[in-house]
Amino acid sequence: MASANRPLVTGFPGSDHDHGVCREAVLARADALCRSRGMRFTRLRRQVLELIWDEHRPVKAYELLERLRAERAGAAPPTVYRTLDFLLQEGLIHRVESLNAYVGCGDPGHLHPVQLLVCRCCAAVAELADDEVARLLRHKAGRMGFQADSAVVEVEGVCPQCSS
Amino acid sequence: MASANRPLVTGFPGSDHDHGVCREAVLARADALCRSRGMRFTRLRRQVLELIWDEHRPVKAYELLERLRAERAGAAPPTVYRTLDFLLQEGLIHRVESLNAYVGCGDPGHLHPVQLLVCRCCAAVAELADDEVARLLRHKAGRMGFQADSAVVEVEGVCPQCSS
DNA sequence: ATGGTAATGTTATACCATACCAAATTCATC
DNA sequence: GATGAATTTGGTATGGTATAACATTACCAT
Ligand SMILES: [Zn+2]
Ligand SMILES: [Zn+2]
Ligand SMILES: [Zn+2]
Ligand SMILES: [Zn+2]
Repeated sequence: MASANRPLVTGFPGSDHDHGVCREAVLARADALCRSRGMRFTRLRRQVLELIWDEHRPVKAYELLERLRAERAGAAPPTVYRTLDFLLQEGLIHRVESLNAYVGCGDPGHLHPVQLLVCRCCAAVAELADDEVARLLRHKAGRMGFQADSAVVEVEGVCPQCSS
Repeated sequence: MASANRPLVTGFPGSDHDHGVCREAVLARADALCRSRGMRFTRLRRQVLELIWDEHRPVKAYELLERLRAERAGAAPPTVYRTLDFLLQEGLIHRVESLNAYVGCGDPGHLHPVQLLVCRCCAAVAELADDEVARLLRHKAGRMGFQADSAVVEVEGVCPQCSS
């Protein structure tokens, strides 16, 4: 079982990536995190997070809705969006602004700057979570008199799998 | 008249900012740029760019549509979106992903990385256009085997006016 | 004038997200 | 175990963002 203090998934999943294991680890961590914060990791929330991790790729809200309906007939847009809001709040997923989509966080529980690498071939996403980038951005913003709170950073390009 | 080789608007407009002058300068530059590239800076395209620069702030497409209808009764969503696409293509405006809005480029004609500083109080936007940030991001991405092409960088925080 | 290309008009529709109120579930307290 | 407050979920409606598809017009070169 994965340590609670180590990132679970970083970088692009290679050929050796066992996504079944990855998925279970991330769900177990989510459960533990919610418990420790006194939040409820309900059946619905688990179902949605499972669906998001089904493919290790960003998922759109309505795609999620469609798949959720297999398990929950009455699901409607608010069902999904409310749950996404919860998962975002708890840092279990990230929103990809440039795709209007949502992706599982590979390192939930650790506060980290979010910089996403989005492959324009296969749509795979990896997280940089780089403090140096965050610091530089904050510094440069500060030089313009701007007090930076947070940042949306999404790099578009080609992932290792697709470039080979 | 502004030189064609100098950025027109950088940073947040201060109290000394004469936006009438700013607006005219940016429109004249747009006209010259389109001419030099063999593109047509039509009446519609000028109208839309004027509307975008009316407030030196990001504008939403449907807000733009509403205002455009004062001058062009039959305007519909495609009228606006097509024109926005053109202006984006020519580098005359930038899209703000985190707001679903569009903002005039303060330095059209110079290819530059786009990093936007978005004030969460007054919604004012400034451009960093910082090569060092772009390089660092590209470098860090490269270390994960990712070949970076472009990036969406939007910093949220408080602008100088609002923090004082 | 004529024909080709680019731009705009027009209608319809797809896609993304939230407001609002009702019903059910959970949890602490009695 | 019953009671009531608070959270979560159900369900309907609507608002907001963006594009598809095709008709028409304006522009430009021959
Ligand atoms: Zn995985
Ligand atoms: Zn993360
Ligand atoms: Zn101005
Ligand atoms: Zn710019």
